[in-house]
Amino acid sequence: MVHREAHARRPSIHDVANSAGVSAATVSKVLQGVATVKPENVQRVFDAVEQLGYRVDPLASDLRRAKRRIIGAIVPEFESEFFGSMITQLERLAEQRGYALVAASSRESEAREKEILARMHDWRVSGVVLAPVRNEHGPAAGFMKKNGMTGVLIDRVLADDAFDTVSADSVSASAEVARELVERGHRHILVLGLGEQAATVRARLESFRERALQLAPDTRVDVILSESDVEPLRSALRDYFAKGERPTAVYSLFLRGTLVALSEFRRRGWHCPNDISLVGFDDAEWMQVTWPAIAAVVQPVRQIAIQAMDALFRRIEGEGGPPIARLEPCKVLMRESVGSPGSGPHSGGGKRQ
Amino acid sequence: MVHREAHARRPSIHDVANSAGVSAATVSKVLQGVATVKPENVQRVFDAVEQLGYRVDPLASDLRRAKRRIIGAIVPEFESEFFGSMITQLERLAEQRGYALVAASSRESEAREKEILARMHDWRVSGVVLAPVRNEHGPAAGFMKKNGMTGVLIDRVLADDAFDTVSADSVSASAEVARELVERGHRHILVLGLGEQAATVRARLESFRERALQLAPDTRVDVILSESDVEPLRSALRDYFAKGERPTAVYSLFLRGTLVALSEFRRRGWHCPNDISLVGFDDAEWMQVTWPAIAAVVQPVRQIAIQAMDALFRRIEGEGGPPIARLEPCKVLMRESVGSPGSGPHSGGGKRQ
DNA sequence: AACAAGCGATAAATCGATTTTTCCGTATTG
DNA sequence: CAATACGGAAAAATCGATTTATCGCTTGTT
Repeated sequence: MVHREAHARRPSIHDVANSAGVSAATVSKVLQGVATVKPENVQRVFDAVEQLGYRVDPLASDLRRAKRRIIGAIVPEFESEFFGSMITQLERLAEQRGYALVAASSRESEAREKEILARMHDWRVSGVVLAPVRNEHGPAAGFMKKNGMTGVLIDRVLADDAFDTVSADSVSASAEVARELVERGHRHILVLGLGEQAATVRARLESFRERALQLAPDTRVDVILSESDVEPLRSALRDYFAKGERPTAVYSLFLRGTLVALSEFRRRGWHCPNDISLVGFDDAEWMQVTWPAIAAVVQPVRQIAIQAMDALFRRIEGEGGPPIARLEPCKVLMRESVGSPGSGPHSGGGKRQ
Repeated sequence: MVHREAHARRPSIHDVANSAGVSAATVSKVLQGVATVKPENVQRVFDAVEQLGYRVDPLASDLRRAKRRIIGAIVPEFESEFFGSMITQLERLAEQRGYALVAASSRESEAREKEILARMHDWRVSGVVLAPVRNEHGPAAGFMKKNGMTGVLIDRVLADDAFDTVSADSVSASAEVARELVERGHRHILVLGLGEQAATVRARLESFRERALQLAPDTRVDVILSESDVEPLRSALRDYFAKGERPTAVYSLFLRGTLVALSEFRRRGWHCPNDISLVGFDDAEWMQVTWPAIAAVVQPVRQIAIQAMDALFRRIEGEGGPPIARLEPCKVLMRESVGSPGSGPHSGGGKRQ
């Protein structure tokens, strides 16, 4: 009955104060390293803290301070390697600065994105790293603006007039992919994309097309865009192939598009790179162990996270000036899924399943 | 100068009280739906809330209430599909009950796991869903026990004497994989595993071996275990093949092992299923679009999340009784990477790169 | 007419910290 | 020797809510 009390309540700063025979104010000062405390009392406080196993309640502490040492992070989903390691990096960087990272997923919904943002505002987070579902003009960014929140936009963004932005330089990367493909002799290339993220996707696409035509004006670039979902893309691609279209290479502007392309190739019994070449935007661990290994544009996750946190903390610390749009260079890994058209034995079209 | 105030400070409950001409206590009661308030005042409060755009500060609110409406979730990593969708599900379920989910990754470190747990304890979370790095006997679970935290252990656990556990029934699944392989005629099977998670892995392994030998006593089951890292496993596997060992099937007990197996097959120019069959524990989206599609044991992520949250909230609401160890059934998807030994044209051993 | 009961609402206490103000000695200064 | 300065610590205010205690007023009972 007596021992049961052990688990009852965590010691508060007052318990420490009592135990050390000083006031709560003094305890607080000691723990924050304020110099105007007698060494003897400092020792008594530390002893009491040790003996009671006291730890500051960060939420109560933050309640009194104006800002809370919490950073919010919002990503469209947790399932992909890209956002997964993004969150990991952001978490690491926030902790390094003594902040806690609270992550949430918008599950590809702009409505939810705004809800989460409102919740984070309720939490009085110091700042937010937002990877918007669509682009920098969504309702979430508007909410942040309206409520004077400090934040940084990443990934599916180009530039914004209110917030710093950090994203992969997918435009240069796409041009490089174009060069790689054209130089290998490809003159009929299909590009797959998701229209949702309007500006970003369009920029990638235009950059790709421009470079391709610049290097070989007779290049034919077909495009299949799906508005928001992947399934329409799959059926559009199926129709496209069924019509007899036969590009020699496919460039997918997003990861799931790469999966769709691969599965459609399978359906038709085509193999990379002999029957068709494939490059995907966004890398994944499995891409280098399959046969063939899939060529991919690797996004600089770590760099994006570092730059984003850097910019965010600058703003938190009150730095002014116009918003900065940062682009981090990608790496293009040309793996075995890319070859020259007609270099290998075509397997024709048949041999389903 | 006047309008600048707009962004200055969020309205507090006192601002609402002033604006509505009532006391803060009344505002609080109205917002919590207490009946003993005059309808007229209810209306005034709602009007003021609306007009000021007031929202309660959940952290301040939780400070006064005993428990905070926060659930902590700790997973070994964010990068994998498995834990990614686990977090997504847990987030969804916590929000459904009006709780916020705060997720953190232990990055496969038991030390960090304990640190995070301590931090969550500092936050006074109502409960924790812990996916331990190693198993249920780690320091983190000990910490939870010692501090009287309420929590549920998931994934790499069997059963615990203090906490409810929920995990995939990998034992039955492994037995089923054994059956599938033996029935197809495999008599020499290599199993790959990570020793770190001792009990879980051992259980899978034993169950597999037992069923295999029961169905065909002449079956040879080789085992390669690596303690904690993947690279040693890779080199062990390389040595194993270099020695001339030639199993007809490989069963990997964890996802990255499946990747290692695939990449070693590539090195040697072996193709599934003609040269060797492959089954992996843990499914991933890409496995069904590669050629061949990779056979896998699919863990019931959603079910695990649901059961874990269910158990957790039961404990939070004070339900007593001994801890329950729950097992959720897996699905075994035999895809194209599995065939019968010697059924296809062997490509021998050469043809590297 | 006096007192208890009940309703609605407010004032005050509380949660666990930080920050500002006040206060009490001691030391310095003119 | 009186006046001021200062170091160190306690007391009190504060953050933004919830909860308890209290109060004034109406209604009902005897």
